[in-house]
Amino acid sequence: MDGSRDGARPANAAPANLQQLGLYEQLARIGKVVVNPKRIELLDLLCQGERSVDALAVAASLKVTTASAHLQVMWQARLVVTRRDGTRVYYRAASEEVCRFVAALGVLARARLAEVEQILQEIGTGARSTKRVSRAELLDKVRSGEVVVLDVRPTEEYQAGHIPGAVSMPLEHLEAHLDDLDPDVEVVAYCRGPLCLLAPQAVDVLQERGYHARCLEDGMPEWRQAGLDVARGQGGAALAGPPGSGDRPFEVSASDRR
Amino acid sequence: MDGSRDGARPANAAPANLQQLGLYEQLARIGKVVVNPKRIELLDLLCQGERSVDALAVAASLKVTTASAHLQVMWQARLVVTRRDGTRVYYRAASEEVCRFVAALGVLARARLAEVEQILQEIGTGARSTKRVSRAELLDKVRSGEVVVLDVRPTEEYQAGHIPGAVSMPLEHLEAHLDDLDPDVEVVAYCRGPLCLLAPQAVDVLQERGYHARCLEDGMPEWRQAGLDVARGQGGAALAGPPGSGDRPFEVSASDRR
DNA sequence: AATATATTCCATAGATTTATAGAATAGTCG
DNA sequence: CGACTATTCTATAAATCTATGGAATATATT
Repeated sequence: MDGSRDGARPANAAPANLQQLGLYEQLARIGKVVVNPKRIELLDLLCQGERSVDALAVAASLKVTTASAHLQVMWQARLVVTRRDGTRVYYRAASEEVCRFVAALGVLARARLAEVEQILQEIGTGARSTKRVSRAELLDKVRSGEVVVLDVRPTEEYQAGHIPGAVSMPLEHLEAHLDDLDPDVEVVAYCRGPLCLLAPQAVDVLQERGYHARCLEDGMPEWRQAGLDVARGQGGAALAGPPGSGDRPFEVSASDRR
Repeated sequence: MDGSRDGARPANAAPANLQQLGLYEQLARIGKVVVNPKRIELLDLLCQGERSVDALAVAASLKVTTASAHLQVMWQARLVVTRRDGTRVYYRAASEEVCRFVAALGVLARARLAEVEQILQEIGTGARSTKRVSRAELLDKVRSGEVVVLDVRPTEEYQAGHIPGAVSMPLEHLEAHLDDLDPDVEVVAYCRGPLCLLAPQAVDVLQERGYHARCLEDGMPEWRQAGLDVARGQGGAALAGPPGSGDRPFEVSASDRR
């Protein structure tokens, strides 16, 4: 169940002479993607894993046709790649560099725009005072079973790729499942990355209830970029089984339209 | 001769409620800068060092008023910072992150857009086959005086910051000054960075004439980001004197409009 | 084949952006 | 002060972008 391929998909109006553009015009083809907030949001989502068009539309509160249009723009800039499975089309970031670029945008915005820092501080202040757990530290603790790792992103993103051993616990379900957590075991939560507030918010909730909870440094994309193992699938909120198989986060490829 | 400051400069129509934008709208404020090829070009120039408005206009072949307008956009995104000296205003990149972002854009474009790689290959093929010199290697050789280092960027950029000991030799003057070069000494040329073709072209010229010439890995911005010494000023194409004083490549600051 | 679903294509009204000319500002130099 | 220079501001026409409804495609299902 997987007609994996990509490239030659939409048949939009490809600006005729793409090859004859100057260097900076080429760079602007990519810049065009990040001029629109919704496109950045979509790209950010895609850095968490692949998603179908309407899943993306829902996640970003867009009409499907609008989402599709945005995805076309991203496709023309070669930042995303698609895979068809039955009647739906799954998009994903085309390569590591895409996520690194989005991350660089985030870092820059955070460094230069006071407003961004402010937005990030408005929520999750409690967790901010707790030092974050490094990836290496987490790996150690997971091996010796000293911690419970919570993936507080939406289920879809957990399934698209998570830290081996992590439990899927979307933020909105956290309070309902508090009973399942042993108050004596340390909890480490993670989410999408430095600009995402899910994990800090989760840690806030947990700390208030007296749990020993901390956030992981960064999030899933950074974990992946660090070359660490990623597990896939496995639905619910039960303790995840043994580490799933490794995966192929990205595939490099390019081809032209039909 | 230097009323150094910045911030509160232009008094454009600041979109009223900047603070009330969502996170992704904030990121898009920065994205807006890189949607326009000329703005990317300007930003790239500014990563080489500060320049006055009309110098920038000339370098990017823009009318002054257009250049100024673009600079305003960049200023509103807080990516540039200004300094007034007499009647002219000097712009520069606001911080390291800005240059890193531009670099990330370049890396991404190169990785994903076949057209970019093609543009880069069209010129400077000869030099491509010669392995580049690492920064560490260059430092060693400079200390023991085994090499001549050529800065082949425009004079203005050399003056705004160059590798200590490097000679200013803008590409267009290279052929005329070949006599000044000792054919027995190795030559290392550098320019703006991985997307710049000045150094590869220079190396081509030199290799054709039988010189032992190579390119430095990356360019000036990367040198600076590596935390290495940067020299300033010193005009002509003579061998540069002893390393100039260190400098303050960027200053972090922000403030509001008048 | 007929129906249903997911996605893309097409057309379009409204908003935004771009380049640029001309006027206004700010600082310098006699 | 008055002439001059560098830059920014204002207004505007042309081009581009955005969201969206409705039609067209592609695939699966009955």
